[in-house]
Amino acid sequence: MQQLPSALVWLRRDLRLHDNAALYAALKSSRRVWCAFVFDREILDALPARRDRRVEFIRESAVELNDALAAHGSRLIVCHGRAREEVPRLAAQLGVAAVFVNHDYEPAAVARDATVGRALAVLGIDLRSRKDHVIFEKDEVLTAERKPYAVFSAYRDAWLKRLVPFFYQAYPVEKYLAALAPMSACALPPLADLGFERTNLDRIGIAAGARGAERLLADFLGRIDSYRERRDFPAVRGPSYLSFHVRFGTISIRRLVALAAERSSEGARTWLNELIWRDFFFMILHFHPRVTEHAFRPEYDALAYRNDPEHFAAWCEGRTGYPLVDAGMRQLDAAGYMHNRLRMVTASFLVKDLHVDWRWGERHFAQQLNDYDLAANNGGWQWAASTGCDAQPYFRMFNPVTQSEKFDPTGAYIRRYVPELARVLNEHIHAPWRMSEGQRRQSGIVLGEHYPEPIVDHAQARQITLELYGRVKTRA
DNA sequence: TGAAATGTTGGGGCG
DNA sequence: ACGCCCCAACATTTC
Repeated sequence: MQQLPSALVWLRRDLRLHDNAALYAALKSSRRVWCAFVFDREILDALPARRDRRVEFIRESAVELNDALAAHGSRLIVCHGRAREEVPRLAAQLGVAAVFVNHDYEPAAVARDATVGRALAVLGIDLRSRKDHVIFEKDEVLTAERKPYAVFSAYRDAWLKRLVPFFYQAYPVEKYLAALAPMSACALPPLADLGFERTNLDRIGIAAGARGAERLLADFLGRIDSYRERRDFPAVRGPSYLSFHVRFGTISIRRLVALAAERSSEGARTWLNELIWRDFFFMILHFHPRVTEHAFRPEYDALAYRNDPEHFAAWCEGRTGYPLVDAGMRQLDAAGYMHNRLRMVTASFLVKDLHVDWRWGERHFAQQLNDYDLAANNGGWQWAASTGCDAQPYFRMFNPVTQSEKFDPTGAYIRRYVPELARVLNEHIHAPWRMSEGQRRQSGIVLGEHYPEPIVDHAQARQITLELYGRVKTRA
């Protein structure tokens, strides 16, 4: 590799030193390497509120990164401004020969990186991008006809067939840290300077940074073999809870895939499958950036949604009268997280019971989810709305009561997030409106006062959905 | 990574 | 004893 005098690593959603592709490439090819992070006003200004767990998480992870770099005599350079301007400015100021980044597949990020690349080129500086966020990207897994897959299971088989340890080998960044540029202490902007306030991050037990990720991973490794049996029950500690960290790269995807692939249990296999879904949706977004605005299956852009703002507000605020749905939405509000089973149930409910455009729900999740990721969120919503790639058939509809009985049989999850139903018996907690007058008195519930009546009748809503989607289908 | 509607079967109550 | 009916339980089809 051609030796460069110096380079800058621009960290974005890869807030770690360990097994970081761009950092590794920079360290290996350059004599002096700086690391920087930009709090990008273009992104911050688009956030819905001045309290945002993600901003706080990023800042705390940056503090940890700064400490880790300090241990090697360097520091994290933290800028605050428009990334399009800050990065070229910083690169010029440092006089580096190249800027290293990891590929970001979101259309807006692709456009931003192209702008930065052009600005750098004018300065005679190279922008070099590496694959880091996924195992196989873009066109690395294609059908026999060299076309992108449109069906997940076929994609997964091809993905697994390609997978050899080479693809999840960690980049040995640690061996090359001597190339980090010496730096003296520099201040990280406080949250307030970024225009944000503290959130409940630590109160809900979320630890940022690589150390936070390691703690979750260690805990999950004790449970991974039973992931398959436990993952569907929101009251049970089944999932890894690593999504926040995966989103911001405080842990590397290769690390996780290595752990899953080299374990033979059904639990590990099932979990690996989820990681493959992630690659799948990044791939879809790469080939079909229009999905950010449109249904993957264009004919479904014609769906005549009802889009009742009252219904949408009730859904957002967890007062639909369907306890499991409300519990999910309130967990989202309280913690910025929702169990995956609930993401499917609440998404299905918004689209197929309330007949609200999936994009409304997608936007709400984007604003609320700590682990929000455009590719996965869009893919998940289009799957649930039956408008997507390899989506569930539109007549496959969740019954919010049946789902509740199956996956929260004792109502433990419901009671945690919908405390007004705490005293309702197990047999009624999934559908409290079916209680008799006496039973309502006994559980201290007046429907419509303490807890809402169901805002729609599921059986009726189901018929409407069949009619709504059927209309599209016959036209196509 | 559903659920509802419809069809089939077989055991038991009962005339 | 026998056939009829009811209806769970399970299977299949349909949305």
